[in-house]
Amino acid sequence: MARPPLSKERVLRAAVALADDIGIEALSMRKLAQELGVVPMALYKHVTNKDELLDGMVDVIMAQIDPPAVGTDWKSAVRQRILSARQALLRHRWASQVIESRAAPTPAVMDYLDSMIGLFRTGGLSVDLTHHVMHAMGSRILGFSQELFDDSGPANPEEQAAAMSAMAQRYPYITEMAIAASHTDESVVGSGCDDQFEFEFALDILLDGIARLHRAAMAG
Amino acid sequence: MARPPLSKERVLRAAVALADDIGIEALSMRKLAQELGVVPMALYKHVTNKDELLDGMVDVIMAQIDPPAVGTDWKSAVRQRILSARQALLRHRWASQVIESRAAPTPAVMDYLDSMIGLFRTGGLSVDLTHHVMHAMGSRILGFSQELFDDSGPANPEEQAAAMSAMAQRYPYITEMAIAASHTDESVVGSGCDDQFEFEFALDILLDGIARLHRAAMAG
DNA sequence: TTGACAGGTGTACGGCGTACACCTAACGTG
DNA sequence: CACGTTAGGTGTACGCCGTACACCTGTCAA
Repeated sequence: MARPPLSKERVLRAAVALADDIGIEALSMRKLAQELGVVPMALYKHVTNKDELLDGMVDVIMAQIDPPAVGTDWKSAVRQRILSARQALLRHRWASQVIESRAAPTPAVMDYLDSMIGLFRTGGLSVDLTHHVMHAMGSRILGFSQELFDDSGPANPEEQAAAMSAMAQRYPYITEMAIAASHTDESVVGSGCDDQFEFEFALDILLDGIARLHRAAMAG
Repeated sequence: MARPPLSKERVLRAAVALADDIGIEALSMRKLAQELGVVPMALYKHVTNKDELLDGMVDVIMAQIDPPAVGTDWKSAVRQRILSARQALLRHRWASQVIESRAAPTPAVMDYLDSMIGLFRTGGLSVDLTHHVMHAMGSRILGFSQELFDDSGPANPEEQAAAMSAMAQRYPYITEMAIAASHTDESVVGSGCDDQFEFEFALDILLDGIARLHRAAMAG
């Protein structure tokens, strides 16, 4: 059962899989080495240090983002691309955190941003408006989506009810919203909130606002 | 020169200051103890572990956010509050990262979110719309603002020019935007981009879109 | 006086990233 | 074929980290 030789490729892919499994904060060079059936220092022949490993992992995720669609209006193209990025980041929950904690964006991230800007520019938006828009999109550009509630309720019913009423006392508005969301949602399980819908809702507010500004600029 | 006795308060404040100084990733229990003139284990009489320390640090920052204004329309109240949160997070750049990396939001964060939801609800927005809006605001609720370019150019002019043209080759749109921004800006130094303006621009796109949806809901 | 307790100390353990010296097998070149 | 180079895996070791645990000491209520 000879182990195939390591390579930067193999190391990065294993690191991504391991981070998916045990979480990014538990990922260590030593565990990764063990996973690959190798001594820790062997990894350093393929990545210069852990930071470069993290950068490489980000690049693996960025490569999963679909290229921009051609032959459509800028708005749909942007929309598609951002939703594709969102999918990639949702597959690897640690990714946004790593991207944002990195000192400098990796070239792959820069490529993504550049092509995103390109979609606005070739769509006819001015440089200035595009600039504002990139800021407006903020982390949404990278498909970020946070989950506020873990909704992990392994407690018994009484405890849960008690927790619920304590919650309602302390955070009335959060509770009201959570209840409304869970009633609205047809499914019984889950957070009672369609994340995909929420994400697109927010995205569309931004895109609509941007389109409005663009039209106003053209008319003026 | 007797050292005043420790307290959770003092520990947390020192931790915040130290994180501001040396960065959150370099903050360790040992360095914090040293800063306080105490042995590392002494800290554990005041915080149960490092995670609780981080939570406490977040609470210190949350306490710096102004309470919501009273007697104004919901939109200005939300605007003010978010801008105040932004100021707090800008004073401590590590804060967003810590907040987002924490498994569960601290009570102080929950309080903030609850009161933010309250602003929308008492302003007359429906529970459903408010729910969508909170998602739409996303990380902007917490005043998040990222800086893409460090703009740290300690290299000599030739190198800088070379780097610039390499950059323009590889990331044409980013470069175009960066140049436009630096020409627009009246000041010579800095990133050539008024972060505060960009933040408010984005915030207003969202708030305007939300107000439009709200008016439509009332009219319908 | 005493006993509890709050708060600071010292030692120790296991895990981390990684520097450095080493080994070994494959290979291009004479 | 012999041989130096080199790519890639190994072993040891260092200094840092969080923190468990036993201990000490000063204060104060009973």
